[in-house]
Amino acid sequence: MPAAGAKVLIRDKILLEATRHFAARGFEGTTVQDIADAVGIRKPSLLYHFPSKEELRQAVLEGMLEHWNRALPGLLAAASSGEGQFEAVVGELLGFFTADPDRARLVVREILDRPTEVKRLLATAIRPWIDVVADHIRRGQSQGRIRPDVDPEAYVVHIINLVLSGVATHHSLGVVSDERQQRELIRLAKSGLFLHESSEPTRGAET
Amino acid sequence: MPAAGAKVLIRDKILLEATRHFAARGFEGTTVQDIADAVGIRKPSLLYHFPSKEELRQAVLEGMLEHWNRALPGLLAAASSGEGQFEAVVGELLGFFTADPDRARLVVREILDRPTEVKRLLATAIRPWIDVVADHIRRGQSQGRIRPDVDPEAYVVHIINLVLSGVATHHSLGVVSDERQQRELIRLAKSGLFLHESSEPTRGAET
DNA sequence: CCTACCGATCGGTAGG
DNA sequence: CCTACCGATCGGTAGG
Repeated sequence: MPAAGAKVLIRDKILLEATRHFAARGFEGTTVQDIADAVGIRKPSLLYHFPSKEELRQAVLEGMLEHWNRALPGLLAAASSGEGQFEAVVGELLGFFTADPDRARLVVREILDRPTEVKRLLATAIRPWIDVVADHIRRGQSQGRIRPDVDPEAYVVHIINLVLSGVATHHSLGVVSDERQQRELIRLAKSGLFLHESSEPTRGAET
Repeated sequence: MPAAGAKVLIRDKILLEATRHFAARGFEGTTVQDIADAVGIRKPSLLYHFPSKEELRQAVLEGMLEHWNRALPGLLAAASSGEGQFEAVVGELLGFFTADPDRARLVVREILDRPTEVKRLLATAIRPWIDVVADHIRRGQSQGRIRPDVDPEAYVVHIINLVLSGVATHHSLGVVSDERQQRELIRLAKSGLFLHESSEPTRGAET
């Protein structure tokens, strides 16, 4: 095997183990030694690939941000239809984080550990997408498909929170099965958004 | 300053500052020195009151658990009526954590940092209360007041999650105001639970 | 509640 | 990618 490609592999292995450890024990609760041990190299060798613990954190987070910068535009632009799009976006969100719950735990930890940095990142990189979804909701409201009492921005934040924190804490709680929890999440999100409902025609709910 | 009552006061001040720091930076991210500095004493003096950092963590958590062991029985037993009780329990939950968001952040961190311990605690101390609420929901379902498709246990877990994580992360996100976020949370929780819809006037109508 | 101090471990560097 | 090693800081103790 050519030695040229090996460097990339070890870098990825470091990122993988760093994600695992940061997610499970937090950035402060993880030592560079822990990660080096998990990778199977010495501490100074790890610090050759990532010159500081802080830069390792950044690299781990950038990997996740990259995913969403790629996935979100397509998801939100393509569909454009109400309920189908809703399923697609929430499904993608749930799928991404349940595929590796460490991602959700990492994001929740980052929100708690570095509020100011997250706030800045959110304002520039995530807020625009929240607004796009909120506008979709407002359009649905004027068309009578979506409950008029929904607060679009607040609703979107709650759903993201529900998915993120739900996945992050699920295994620590173990009250109900993954499947029941996810099914109920989608039911809750839908019943709080759409007006029509399968068996309940809402007539004269409001004056 | 009277010396007699001072010992109790300093203990409480240590607990207060420990809560603040553990909530903001995590247990591993906080040093005993940090807390001692905030209190205004030396590190060994703090360690006289709480013989180890670990015992300080336990004391902080016990204070919170005590509150709920006192409050929950009354809340759940007294009311017994559907929607009124729902408002009371969710209101108490929201009120307790919004009164001091550090509490919410502390609990979320504990769930992430110590999954096994939390699981044990949940099974013995919290699970019974979830079951009580779930049974209330099932009774409401058989009476036709509550949506038949609600998964009681999963629903309760989601609502707790929504309150806890919502409060814990709110100031780090700053997307919408506290008030809008809380109002939408209650709307979302209600619309996902009850069949009839609004028996009370919706104040502050927009449009 | 303090000063003085401990061994262990932290993130990181030198130098090959 | 390694061995050897650094100053700083960690939680905690001794002893008053």
